[in-house]
Amino acid sequence: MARPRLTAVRGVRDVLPEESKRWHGAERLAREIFARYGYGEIRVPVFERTELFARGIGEETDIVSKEMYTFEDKGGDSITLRPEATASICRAYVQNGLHNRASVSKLFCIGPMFRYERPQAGRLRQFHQIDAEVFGSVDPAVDAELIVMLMEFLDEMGVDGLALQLNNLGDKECRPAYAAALQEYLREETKHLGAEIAERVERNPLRFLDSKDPDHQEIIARAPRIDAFWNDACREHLTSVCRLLEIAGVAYEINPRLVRGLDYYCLTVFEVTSESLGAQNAVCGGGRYDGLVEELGGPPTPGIGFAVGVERLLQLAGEKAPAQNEEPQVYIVALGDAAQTQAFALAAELRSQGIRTERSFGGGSMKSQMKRADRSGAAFVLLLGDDEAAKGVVSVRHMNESRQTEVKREEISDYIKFNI
RNA sequence: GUGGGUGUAGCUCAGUGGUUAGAGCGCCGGGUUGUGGCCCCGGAGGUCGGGGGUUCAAAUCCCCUCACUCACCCCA
Repeated sequence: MARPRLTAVRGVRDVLPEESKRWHGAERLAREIFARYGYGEIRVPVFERTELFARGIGEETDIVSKEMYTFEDKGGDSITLRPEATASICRAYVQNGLHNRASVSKLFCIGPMFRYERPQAGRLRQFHQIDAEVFGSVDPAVDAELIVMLMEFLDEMGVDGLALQLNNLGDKECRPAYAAALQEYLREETKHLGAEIAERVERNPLRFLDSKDPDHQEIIARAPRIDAFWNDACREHLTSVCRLLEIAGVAYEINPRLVRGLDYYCLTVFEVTSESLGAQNAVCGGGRYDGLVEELGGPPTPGIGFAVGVERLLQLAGEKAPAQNEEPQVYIVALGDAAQTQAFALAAELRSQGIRTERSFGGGSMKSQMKRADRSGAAFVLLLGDDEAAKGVVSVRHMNESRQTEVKREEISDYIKFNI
């Protein structure tokens, strides 16, 4: 096949109307459910100063060190296309003084993210996330409520076969001790694995626990576990979250080896995975980031959030995804020149009444127009021809019932509205 | 960045050295008065990803290149 000269760049894709219906369905469901939990939508820019992500996500993370779309703008500032939403939302939270408006702020955000990675199943360079964040409380009930909301959303999306994994990464006190113990262990155990692994162990030892290499699994299995390092506060926090999830009837699994790729996480972290996604099996990841707002120049403010990958979510939901119905409700078939003008006016009238209306353009035989009408998905076909014009009526065909009736021209809008 | 796989019609794919490259689906038209889905008939649509080489002859064999894809890595 001869390729067009101009194609979309690697790792991005077009969403066509047929698929868009599902995006709308997912977004609408998210807005509806999140509103029930008291969340308001925040829309933040898709680009920020590079420094925001460097400080927020962590210089040592792969995202910041090699996956960002960074460029210099005409004013000489270093700008980056957002690789995730949390840093931007924190920035907006501080900049707009949201901490002064309420003790707890619940925000969500939907939009594209950008990471320069090699594309594969479930991984694009521009992808979309549905993101929710809560600022201002360390109460484990906030963690639990957030997770309950997430699982309710995923459930109503029609996705099943999901596993919720939960862990506690420790706080300022116990996490460093764990990281040091793990690093020491890994330095010894991975000596023979080469420079690349050694560098990873130095940069971010927790990340090694995520490795899929079969040769690493035994080392990981024998590695020190975070649960042995938890202080009382961390242990109690996790226990409380678990108890509340049980009350809500949310199934979960504690995974003491669950880590996150972004530096800012602490305490509660979680991930929702599916077997049927391929290697990129996480449909949602999230956790607590109690130091982040302060790190970005705001007052000390605890926070917790999650991000759902929209492409992965829709892939999982498949046919069961709640699609927004955007098909025409009425299709107008017009025969003859005079009828074309009438069709134009009739379409305008129906649309002004809020009825989704499509018509056949460019004429064509009755048969071909009917075919197009059928394919449009409209439940009603309105026929305009010489016979109808002479009688001052419109023939209304009920496509699903294969029956047809004549309705007075001036009553047609009401007739359709009544029968829809 | 590192590996593996695949590139033939709009889509899914057959065709492994020999006339004008095929199928199914889709698209357009037709099956006599103005009626969709099913069926039947016809039609349009392809520089076989691109370049080079071997050969009398290449979609088919070899080399290069590009794209897509899967996996590592990373993560939503």
